[in-house]
Amino acid sequence: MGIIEELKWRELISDCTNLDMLQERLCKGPITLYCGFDPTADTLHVGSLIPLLALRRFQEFGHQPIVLAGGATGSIGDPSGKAAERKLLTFEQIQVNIEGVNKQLGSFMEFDGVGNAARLVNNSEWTVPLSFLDVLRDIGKYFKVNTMIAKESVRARMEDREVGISYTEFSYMILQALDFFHLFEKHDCELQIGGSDQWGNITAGIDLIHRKHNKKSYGLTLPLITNADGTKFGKTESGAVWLDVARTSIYQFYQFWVRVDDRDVIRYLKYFTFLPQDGIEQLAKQHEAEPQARIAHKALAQEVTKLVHGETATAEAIRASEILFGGGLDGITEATFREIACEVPTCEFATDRFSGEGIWVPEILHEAGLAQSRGQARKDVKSGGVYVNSKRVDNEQQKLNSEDLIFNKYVLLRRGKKNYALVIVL
RNA sequence: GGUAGGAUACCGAAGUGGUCAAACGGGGCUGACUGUAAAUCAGCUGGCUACGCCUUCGCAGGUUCGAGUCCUGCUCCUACCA
Repeated sequence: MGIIEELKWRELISDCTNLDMLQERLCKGPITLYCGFDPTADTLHVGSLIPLLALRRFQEFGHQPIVLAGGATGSIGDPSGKAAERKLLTFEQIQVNIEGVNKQLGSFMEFDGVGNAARLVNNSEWTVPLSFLDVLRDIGKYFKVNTMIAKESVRARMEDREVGISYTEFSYMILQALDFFHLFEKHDCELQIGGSDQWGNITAGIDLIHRKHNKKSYGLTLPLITNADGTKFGKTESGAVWLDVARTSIYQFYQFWVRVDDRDVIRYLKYFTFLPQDGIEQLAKQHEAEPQARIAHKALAQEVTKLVHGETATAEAIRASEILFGGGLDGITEATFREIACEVPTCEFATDRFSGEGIWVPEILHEAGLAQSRGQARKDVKSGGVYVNSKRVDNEQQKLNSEDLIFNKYVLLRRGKKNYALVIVL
């Protein structure tokens, strides 16, 4: 089985400039391919995993991936899929973002020790030296405005006369085309992959290569991930799910996958893991037989968390999940508490706040970040959605004092079914 | 540049002198049922230890016992005209 069949059964092919010809080309030998990632934030999010893992899939089939950090493109802003003009990032911010993102980009592929080692490049390298006149004379001539305005990303914005599109964002596709062209010339890169919203940008590069060199190159797009309930993939109540542990803890990351909709879980196993076909089919059967065991969900969560955060950290996240969702706190050891403390959001309180009468439950809930306001916390208590140390709070007047501390030091708060916070008393 | 209309809570959208913390819908939160899923049903959805008080209806002033509602100026949008 080749890479194309692999991607096909995983349902990872959205569109291809010419699948048959690409297939033929791949039969002849390894190909060099690239995918770009614009540093719009200092960390990637779960959505970036699809193209990133696709690069790795190619590498596992012997092809050579180039990961491109979009220092230049990121400073312009891609209009694709964006309803409105975006604020430009400062160069300082882009630098910070690139440093953060590079670390992550570098951890998904083999960069040395193999014949088809991956490469990490930054498009600032060849874009910054260009002058405006260079671009207009050497590249601009190959782009017809007629074609450019027909691209979906531009057309959508032109049709919306309220927002419009700036010349800056309009030019984005030229920069991305230039990237592909450059990598084609310098590294024999013949294939660009990306999300399906990148189709227009990818074909712009292919056209440029064809016009300047009369040579063939390929584009392959990956599907946009959608949740079965129609909501946007990769979002939780507290926002996007990031790859950086400072923004999304490993426990939260693991939990995100455990809570995936039943209807999505098998699809996501194909999208986000390297489990083989028979392994996933096996999980599908188990899931169908006893969905309440959520074997597929746990496999998904474990695999993806391992991929992103490593084996040890994953084991800890699983352990914390088992403790928090496995029943009461009876017989729990202090060491276990310390384990949870690393995973769940924690909050430190001074010991004197628990002296005397103690601290009002809605107050501690609010300060621990589990409720937007004390009023909200009161409502949650009133409706029976608040637990202290795994016991439901039935009185909104309840206070916590030193007797409620576990090991003289901890209070485990819970709001709703699955939101925990650990209070550590110092 | 001229004329007409608009700006309301997370979003959409009612309200045109008191009964307005503001209808309704979406979203969100909590509960019941469950399986940390979905669907369904119920409650909540500005803040405050709260039958009350405080802050909110584009911004700044004013009229009035009383303003989301009336007046003045400003900002930003929309439509038609040029």
